Amino acid sequence: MDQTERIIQTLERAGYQPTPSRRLVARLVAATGGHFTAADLLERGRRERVKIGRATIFRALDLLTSLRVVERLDLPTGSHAYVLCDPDAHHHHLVCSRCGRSEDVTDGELAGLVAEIAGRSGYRIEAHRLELFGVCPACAAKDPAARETLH
Amino acid sequence: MDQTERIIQTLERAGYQPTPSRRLVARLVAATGGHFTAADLLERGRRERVKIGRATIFRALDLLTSLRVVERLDLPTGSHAYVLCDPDAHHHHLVCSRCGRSEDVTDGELAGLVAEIAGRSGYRIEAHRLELFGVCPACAAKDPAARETLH
DNA sequence: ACGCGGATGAGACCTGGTATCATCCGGCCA
DNA sequence: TGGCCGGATGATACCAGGTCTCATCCGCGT
Repeated sequence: MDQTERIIQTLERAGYQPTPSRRLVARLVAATGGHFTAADLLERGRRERVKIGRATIFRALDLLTSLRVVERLDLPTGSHAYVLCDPDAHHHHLVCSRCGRSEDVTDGELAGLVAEIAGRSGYRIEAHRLELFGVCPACAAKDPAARETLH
Repeated sequence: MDQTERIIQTLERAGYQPTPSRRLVARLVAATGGHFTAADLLERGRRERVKIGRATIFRALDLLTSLRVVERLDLPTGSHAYVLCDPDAHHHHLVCSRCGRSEDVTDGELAGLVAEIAGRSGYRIEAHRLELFGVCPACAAKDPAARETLH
């Protein structure tokens, strides 16, 4: 199934109208391999000569974020980006710092580790976020130098 | 040893002058229990009737960040904050979402998990960040309602 | 006394995001 | 068929965090 359609179906199932703007955003989001910013979407939309407002993009992204279809990422540079991801499973993100591609990684044993930290610290932990940054196999192959750089 | 002095010594050891502005920032940073923003520092500085520019605060924070005396945190709200922390050990942050207090947590078994993810994904992982949010024991004691909130 | 480089503060600027507001559109009811 | 209503939209103003520029300042070595 097409990613775009999947996004739109998620919207509809949640009771939101699949308006043209939202369809456009869904399409733009689905068309990106990695992470993107609201400004990216705006620019690409404009390039296709489609009229869409900045606010509408942010509104659509908010909606998709609340449905967990996209998530907001904090890049090591301190700036924000969005990524398309799987709404159904708790997961974290592995982001290629060269090409921006992002993959979901399942939580795995992290849950146990979080529980242990909770026990040790006395905190009741409500949320955790793990973000991983590195070089994806494709980029490592293309750029041998990247393969050698040790953190 | 006083935290303020420790920060200043770290600056000096790295070859930076302990100027009055930097001393002020060190003092303000050391005086906060939890996380803070540049604007917080500015306001507190101004309240003490000390003349300090916004840019200078950011410059000092950049410096301290590069020395790992403070780190930048991405709160779940999407906004940024800084925390004072231990420059000597790789660690992550556990932040109380009620009072903002923050504690360093050592990496523990996370390194193993990261290595496993690297193996599975084929990525060469350069950096990772784990952030934990919850309610600290003190806040949980003060506010029984918080104790019950699940996840 | 002089000159120099680093540090400073003011303020312009940029960027990501939000709030406001008038307009628009589609569905529904008469 | 016309009219209303609520949600969605786009323009725009606004805000916060952060950066850049630039003139000034200060401490230091000569």
